[in-house]
Amino acid sequence: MTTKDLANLIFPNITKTVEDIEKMYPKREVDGEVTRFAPSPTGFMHIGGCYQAITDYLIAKNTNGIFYLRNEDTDKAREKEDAVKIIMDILNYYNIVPDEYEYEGDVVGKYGPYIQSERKEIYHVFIKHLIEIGRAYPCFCTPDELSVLREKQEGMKVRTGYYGRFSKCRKISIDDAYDRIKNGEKFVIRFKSKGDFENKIWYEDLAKGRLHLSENDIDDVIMKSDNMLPTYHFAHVIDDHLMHTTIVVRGEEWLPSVTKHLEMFNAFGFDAPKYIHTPLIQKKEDGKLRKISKRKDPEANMEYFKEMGYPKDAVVESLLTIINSNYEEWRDNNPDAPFTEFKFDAKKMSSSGALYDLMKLEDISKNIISRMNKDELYEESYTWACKYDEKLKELIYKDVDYYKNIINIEREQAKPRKDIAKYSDIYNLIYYMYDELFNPEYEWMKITDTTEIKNIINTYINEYYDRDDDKDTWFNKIKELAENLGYAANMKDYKKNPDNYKGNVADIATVIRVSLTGKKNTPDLYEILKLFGIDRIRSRFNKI
RNA sequence: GGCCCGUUGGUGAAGCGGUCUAACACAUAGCCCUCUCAAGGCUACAUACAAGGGUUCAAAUCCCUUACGGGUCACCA
Repeated sequence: MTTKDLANLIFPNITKTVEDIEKMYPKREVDGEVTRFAPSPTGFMHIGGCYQAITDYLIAKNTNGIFYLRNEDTDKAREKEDAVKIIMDILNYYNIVPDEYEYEGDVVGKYGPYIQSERKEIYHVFIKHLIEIGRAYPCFCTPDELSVLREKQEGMKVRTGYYGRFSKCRKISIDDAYDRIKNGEKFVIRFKSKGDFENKIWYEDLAKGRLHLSENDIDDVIMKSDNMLPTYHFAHVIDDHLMHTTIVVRGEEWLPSVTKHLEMFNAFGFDAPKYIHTPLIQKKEDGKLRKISKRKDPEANMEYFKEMGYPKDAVVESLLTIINSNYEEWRDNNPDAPFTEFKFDAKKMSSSGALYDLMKLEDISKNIISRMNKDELYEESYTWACKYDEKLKELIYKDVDYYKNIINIEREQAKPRKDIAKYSDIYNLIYYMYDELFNPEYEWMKITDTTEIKNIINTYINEYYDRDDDKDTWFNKIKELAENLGYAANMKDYKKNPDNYKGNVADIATVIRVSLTGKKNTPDLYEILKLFGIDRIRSRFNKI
């Protein structure tokens, strides 16, 4: 019996060779970097995944390369129904659109299939080859045996794992292995490592720099027993080689396994891609840092930002600020450029865990929303409300123009108002503008005397109000009104001699403001008066 | 526990041997502006380079030790 016989026994229907497959995946005709986002379909778009996808996308766009999406569905137990749709939706929503992908039957790109479970035959060709050349072998150890091994190793205080003298099935003769498989015994295929743990190798990570790592000596499982699908380690090596990925962006949790991957690339004579191991996104709780958790932290799920109504650009920008520390500076200097023009630098990636700051998001978001014009804000907020906020949706729907006028207060100007951080803020910011929701507890300030209040608003409406006044005229009239009623027309005079006046122009403005809105703090009064018009002003004054 | 990575102010961070009495941004506080708020401008945040040893004329920057934090040790990715 030879290794070839064994390989044929395990893969009787595989007739293609490694060379055959290689021909199907010729060198790409692009000069730029080829990156990929390769999530496992767990039904969840993690913020860390989005961080990586943005990085991949940026690198590809920067260099005129390719960014593709690959579905890593080799773990059938964990797979969720709509997982691919969830990922695609988020990617599309945030405009991180892959150049190549496979979705709902459509295959875009020549390097597919882009779904690992559809690539089974390809993996088998490579595994078969590995068995033939003696770099892979069947292992019959059961999970129980493996855990006994682990306990034994722990007891001996040696490294755990299937390596060296502990890799029992490595010593089984070809003939025995052949017979056991023939008898229907369950097995996995393991990679036969030639590494020596005592040997250190230098590995250069694009983000983390030079790292001194021990060679791999573990005989990792490369093909599982039940469905004959590859494990991540093997699929990564084959796919990223065949699809010609030049830069692999993945989480830091993969760092300890790079030596495995490097050895496998080497076993095939493939060039390994470059790697960027991204820091984990962390969260602070009770003063302690920990990995952001999808169970405890709603913001770990990209859906959260949609639900809260943060503009998509704000979310991407906020992630960009932790992807590259100099991003904010670039953005300040290039306020209107698309983010793809920002030149990504792997060395500027944080080497320790990045803490995602919701306050920062709010700030970025306020700026972005403040720069929208009223039509854009209307579109965005209405679309959002239709999905997430019935009350707001109704308000908008009832009178679109009125809504646009409200959100246009202090908008579309050089220094626009910045009070909306997310669409879910809007309702509470504007509800009192609607008569049916206007049920105020008047927040009177200095002037609380009803007679005086009535006097002020009556004098104002009867003697001063004119809808056509421009802002200066309007304010001058308020000053006049103040003066006539015994209040200081300007603050400086008042501050000099407060005793000479009943109060000042601010008190008068406050009375009008509170009468109209119930609130002591509102956007610009002049704008509100204009928005309301004489009828609404009268009816609100009459309410007092 | 073994191996690997990291540690600059409340937060994200710049810095890569001298220009560091340590940038910038967010947060917080105060002042200014002002009809209120949101902004905007200015200022502050008291001893921010984890600790201790080296190397060097010179260290946040290089080396070692310790402490702390993180990652990883699956037929999960």
